[in-house]
Amino acid sequence: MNYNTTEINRQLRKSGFRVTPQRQLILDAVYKLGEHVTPEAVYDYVHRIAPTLSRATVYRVLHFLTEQRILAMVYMADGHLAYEMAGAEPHHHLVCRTCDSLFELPHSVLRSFRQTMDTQYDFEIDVSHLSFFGHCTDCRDSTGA
Amino acid sequence: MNYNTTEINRQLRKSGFRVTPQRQLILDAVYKLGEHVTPEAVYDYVHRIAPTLSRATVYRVLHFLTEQRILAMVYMADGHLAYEMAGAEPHHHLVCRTCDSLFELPHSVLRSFRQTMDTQYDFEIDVSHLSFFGHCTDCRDSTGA
DNA sequence: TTCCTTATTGCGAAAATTCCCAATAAGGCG
DNA sequence: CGCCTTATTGGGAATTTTCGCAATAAGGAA
Repeated sequence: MNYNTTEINRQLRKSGFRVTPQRQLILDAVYKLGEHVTPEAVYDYVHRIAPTLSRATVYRVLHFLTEQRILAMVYMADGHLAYEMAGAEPHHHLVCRTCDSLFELPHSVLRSFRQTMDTQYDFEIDVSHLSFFGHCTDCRDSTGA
Repeated sequence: MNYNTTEINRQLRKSGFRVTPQRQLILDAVYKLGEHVTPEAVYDYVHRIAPTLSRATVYRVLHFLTEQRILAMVYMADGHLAYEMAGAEPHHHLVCRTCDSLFELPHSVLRSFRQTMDTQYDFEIDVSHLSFFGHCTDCRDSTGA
């Protein structure tokens, strides 16, 4: 997966937003760092290149890029938030509340569900990434033990 | 909706956990405060009754009771977490990333999806509460404008 | 290229959440 | 009822995330 800087920039400007070096650098950091990128990891990355870039900006820009559907938010097992490029092949998580395991869920499983939301509720579910919490094979029975 | 203190206590002890006044008070607070109860609201409530009960305990207990499936976690539109009794009639949220609106989603919509996860992945999705992020009717088209 | 408007940033303070660890107190057992 | 083990708590410090506002700088227009 790669990303089209020019197109993204054009899109942002068209919506009245500005393309700043900070935004570009932060987006680049998420891209380079791969999946499940934490704000702190982004900060470390960009801080090396732009020492004055503040933590507040990292948080703000990650949130902003998520709103613009350029990034996707990922709820991690430890309850923290992470981010990744939204354009990547969608994959979802089953997170076990008991053992904190993370299972990947193929996107195909979500298709029909999303379709229903779309047609019946006119709500476009953001399927860049979803996390479902629950209990995995090993833990689902051991609760009442 | 009411809750069965005796049964909950029995269940906890059976699993080797302890029933403390703090846990009971916090559970009671969530029950009394209703839906979408924030940690801070819980703290305010319990602090009046038990001034030494610490914030750390509030957070720990809320997390703990969620693990025990006595409470359910709710992702609010502003990104914060809230809690509510897990035994209540399940309802879910569609949260618009653009305008932060919250739409209620009847539980019935989730039935077949949950079934699929259960049979095909042997994963028991916690359906006490789910939040889906995306874009509502009013906002879904206005993105590229 | 310069000017103007106003979206963004930086910084420091505030708020929210988690951590650490010694002190406390459930509750099982005799 | 009292003892013991160890799950929990309290409190403060550490960490994470958000906020407020003055200073900065995109980028459209002249």
